Amino acid sequence: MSGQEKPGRKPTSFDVARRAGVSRAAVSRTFTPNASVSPETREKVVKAAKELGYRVNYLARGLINRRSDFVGVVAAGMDNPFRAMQIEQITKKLVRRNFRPILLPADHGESADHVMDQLLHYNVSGVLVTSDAPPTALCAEFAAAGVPIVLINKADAIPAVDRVVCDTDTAGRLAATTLLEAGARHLAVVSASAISYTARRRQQAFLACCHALEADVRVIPVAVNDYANGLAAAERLDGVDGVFCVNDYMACGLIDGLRRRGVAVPHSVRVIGHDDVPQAAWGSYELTTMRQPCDLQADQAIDLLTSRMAEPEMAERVELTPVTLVRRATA
Amino acid sequence: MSGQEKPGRKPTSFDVARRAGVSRAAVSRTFTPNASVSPETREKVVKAAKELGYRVNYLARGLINRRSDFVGVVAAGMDNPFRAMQIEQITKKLVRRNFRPILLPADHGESADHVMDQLLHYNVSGVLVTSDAPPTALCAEFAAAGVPIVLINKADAIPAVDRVVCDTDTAGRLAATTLLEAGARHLAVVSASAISYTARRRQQAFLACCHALEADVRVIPVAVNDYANGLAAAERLDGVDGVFCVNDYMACGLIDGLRRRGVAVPHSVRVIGHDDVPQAAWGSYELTTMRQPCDLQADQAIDLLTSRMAEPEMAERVELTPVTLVRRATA
DNA sequence: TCCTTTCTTGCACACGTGTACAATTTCATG
DNA sequence: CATGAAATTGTACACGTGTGCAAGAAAGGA
Repeated sequence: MSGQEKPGRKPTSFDVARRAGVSRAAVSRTFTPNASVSPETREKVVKAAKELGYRVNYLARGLINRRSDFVGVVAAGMDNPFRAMQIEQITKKLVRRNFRPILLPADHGESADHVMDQLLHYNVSGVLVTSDAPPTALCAEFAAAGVPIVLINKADAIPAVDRVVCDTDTAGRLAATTLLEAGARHLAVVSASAISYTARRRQQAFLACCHALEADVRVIPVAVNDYANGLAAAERLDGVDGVFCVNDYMACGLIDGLRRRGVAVPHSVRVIGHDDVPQAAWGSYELTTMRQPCDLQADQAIDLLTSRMAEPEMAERVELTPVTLVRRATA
Repeated sequence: MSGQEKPGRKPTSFDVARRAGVSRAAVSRTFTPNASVSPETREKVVKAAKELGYRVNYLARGLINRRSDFVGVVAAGMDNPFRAMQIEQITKKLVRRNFRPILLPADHGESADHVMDQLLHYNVSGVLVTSDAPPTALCAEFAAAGVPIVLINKADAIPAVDRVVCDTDTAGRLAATTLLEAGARHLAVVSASAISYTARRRQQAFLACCHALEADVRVIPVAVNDYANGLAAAERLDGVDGVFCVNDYMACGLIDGLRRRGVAVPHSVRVIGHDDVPQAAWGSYELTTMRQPCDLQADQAIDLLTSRMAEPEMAERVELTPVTLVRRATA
């Protein structure tokens, strides 16, 4: 219409300023929180901006602020339904707080390095890591570069790196006592403790509790905490009548494996899982499990992130996510 | 060490140039594909960059190129395992092609507008939409702004908006014939056809095939295609001995509902689903279903995206994703 | 009316990069 | 050696924005 602005280009603050009859600074201030603009000016600017379809270029804003609205979300193992829930909660809450989540799937340990490295090119506001194998060196590099970083359910204690960890002690203890209460006398824990921090910790707490109560218990190690390994583990449970699977995903496999062998659950073998994924409540499983509230956990993680953005020099913190027992049919 | 660069700041191409004893343009060219730099210069620059821990600022690059590496991924209903698979595949493949996926969960129709609108601030390279309710007006606005946009399994035909759609005709036909072959004579389709395009199309194809074969068939409408509605739908199947659920997520609920009522599957009622989610292969379900290859689908979508980035003025295209029958125990 | 205080506004610089253009160097060829 | 072509390099501008600073306007008090 006006023909002033260059044709195939998106309108800039210059275009809006000219149309509104004000300076470009006034436009910038209109769209910057806590900036000083008179109501009349603001109104003129907003009107012109709407007419032109103007949007602030956040790339340019991020350039000058030396900080973008992006938050890296490093995740792996999305076949596990719990991970899917986690990612949904995290991204929803980030968006609600006006961050933009960059989702980085990092399944193969090698690629995790490469992929996380990319984040350093974007001046991200922070990073959330739920991957099982966060490269410690790289995490430290982020922290050193002043990028807030929060690990969820991970082990490594790194200076200036905050963590959110689910209450593994309570989980292990509740699992043991619940199985015993249900009448089990020969317990087992199925766990890939070599690769997963929380699996290792839950296993340790479970064993400690069993020993304290002088209960018979053994460890069934698996390679990965997934359905297939749970299914296979059912073949190795002779003489066991109570099983703690370190996550529900694997517990579903275990139950299916037991049923295939004709073993009655919970009559012959009691099973307890962890996470309370949707499938745990499904009619075919009715799995007794430990609810890990991943919506609360997401809030905790983002709170840690934002508080460190405000005070980068803080000492690192560890936040504990509470677990609660969900009684269903399998124990 | 050198003390030249400002302290607490990340090194810039200036710092690298000074240290390498070259111009800043040489640094830029070193990190720009297809730019002309001599091997010696490149080596000096790379060395200096490594020593300083320099990373190209992609925000600045995106500013001058008028295009960022970001691709918006709008998704909803991540409780459905198929959606989780989809998102995993899409983000993995995007990252592999050097894009950065911005994941935007858009469950409530109202928020989808707001959330997608945000993308226009980032000069994204493109947008992938798997949400059930993509705001048509907004999609058109993206296309008008020259942002490539691809809808996955969505209805609306919009100028310059490409689409990937799973082969609903084959799916519906295969579902009907497979149920009939398995001995079913009184068919039903369970579907929330009001809110989901693919559900509606699959239902139509299923009904058309049934009518062509003069088979008895009825429609069981539900509000949402999820587990809970599948579970409830099992109460409304009197006289039915063959059911097509428009997705596996709901089929799992339906089977659990039938079992709860003591109905034998597949002896009394045959069930067929769609998507081939991991749970369909689980021992408790053994669900016969239609595999929707979401890895291939992701490739198709990204191919459409990149080809339109190269040629923005193309007429809109529709790519068909093939489905294949996976025979298991329920039909 | 005059002075002081508070608000608002515009100018100009900075953020970190890509690239057109011209200047320079390299190199093969006659 | 002369010459033209090709490759490399540096200068300078552009991308679109936030904000310090000083100047001006408005408001309030004596």
